[in-house]
Amino acid sequence: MPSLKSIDSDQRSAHKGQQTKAAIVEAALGLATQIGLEGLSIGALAEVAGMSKSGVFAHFGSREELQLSVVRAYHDRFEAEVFYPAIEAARGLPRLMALFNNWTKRTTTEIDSGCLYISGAAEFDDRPGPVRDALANSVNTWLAAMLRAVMQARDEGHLDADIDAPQMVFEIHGLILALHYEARFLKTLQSLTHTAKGFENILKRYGADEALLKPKTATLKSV
Amino acid sequence: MPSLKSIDSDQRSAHKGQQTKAAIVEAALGLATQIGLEGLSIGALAEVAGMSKSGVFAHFGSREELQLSVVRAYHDRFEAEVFYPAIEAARGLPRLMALFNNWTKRTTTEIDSGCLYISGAAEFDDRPGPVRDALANSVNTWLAAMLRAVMQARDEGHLDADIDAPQMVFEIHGLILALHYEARFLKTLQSLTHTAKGFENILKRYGADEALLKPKTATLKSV
DNA sequence: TGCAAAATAGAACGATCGTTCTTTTTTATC
DNA sequence: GATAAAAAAGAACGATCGTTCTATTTTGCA
Repeated sequence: MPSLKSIDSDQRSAHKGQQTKAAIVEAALGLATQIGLEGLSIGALAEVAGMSKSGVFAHFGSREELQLSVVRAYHDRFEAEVFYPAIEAARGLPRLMALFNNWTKRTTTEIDSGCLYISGAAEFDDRPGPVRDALANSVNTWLAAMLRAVMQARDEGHLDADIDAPQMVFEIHGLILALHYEARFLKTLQSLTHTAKGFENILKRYGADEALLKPKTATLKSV
Repeated sequence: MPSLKSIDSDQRSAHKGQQTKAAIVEAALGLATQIGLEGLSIGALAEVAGMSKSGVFAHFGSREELQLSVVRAYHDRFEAEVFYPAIEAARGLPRLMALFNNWTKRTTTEIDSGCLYISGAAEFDDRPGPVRDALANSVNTWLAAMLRAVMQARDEGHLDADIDAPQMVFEIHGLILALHYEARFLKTLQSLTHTAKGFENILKRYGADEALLKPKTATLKSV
């Protein structure tokens, strides 16, 4: 019973193969965030997807291509969940705060599911190849976006004029990494509070407007 | 030609088995820091150690016991390299700075070799068992030592009296994690500078004595 | 120096891995 | 509805995994 093309769920007017491939990648993403990109096996994935090993394999041609698909999917999801919503916040400090809040929120969610950028970094530390490159590119893209946000906040006069922007991004990145590490691995309960307080400390140190710092919902649109 | 017992290299008056076991653990530590505890295979280890698979295996009885031995060895080394040398620095801010400097120094070295506490955390995130417990215990022990150092620095009047000590440790931990991540995975060159500057920022924010902050070599003994 | 014990080697096991090949089923189009 | 193409399944491969068993070598002590 072929319904109207337009109400296809994910892949508009796609052939069957592309639809199931999308479903497989979805399942693979779930597995990879839990047990890592290296732990992701085609056999286990096939079982989760309710398919045969060779059926899954045929969509990618190699395990590496499967891993790359997962990284790309994670990139897209991260962008959609963290980056784009924050762009609607006003340029400058509000947007920077929105980016950080979304990042924190996502990381908090990932306390259960795991973060591919962190587990992937540990796995592909010194394992050169396309997967490592894809991971590093994604992370660098994101960190560059954060850097831009910081510089814009500075240019808008929301932060001190003489700040070291990369330094600030580095410190913010550290907060997120500590949140993930202590909350997910050590199960430390105060991690989220520490992260929020840490960000507040950083903002103050870099001269954030006290006025703009207060409102909890800084994500209000105001082009 | 059995020499004097006292000059045995590692294991004093040990039987052959214990010596070779120590050598195997040494090799395993090298492998595990590079490719992770999960990537550590007995076959690869045997090849590195110049032994047979079963010969290596017999010393541990299971792969898990091998992993535990590696974690214990890493713990000891970390303690010897980071913790104990810093204890010789004067209680308070000097000791805290020494601890951080040693930690940074070790992490910098590990840009090539990898840090077991970080890769291990990613691997054993949600994989309960003795290996995870051993890792978490070691890390918690170390973070507790840092916390003690912070509180002592506060009590000595080197930091503000009303500081949130766990919060400060969290922020410091974040710096180390960011250093490892950005230097080892992203190959960012300024990471070490960012870490040092970040620590300076934290110290200032928590009210560190400007006087005690200057000297580069704060590790001078002074019971 | 001889001898029991400890240490190491060697071979083989079942399982799982990624991958290839062939066969069957399902899909899309005329 | 027939037909060619696309998708999925099934079986098998060589390799490696952790582990077990037995045989061989090496060690420490009388």
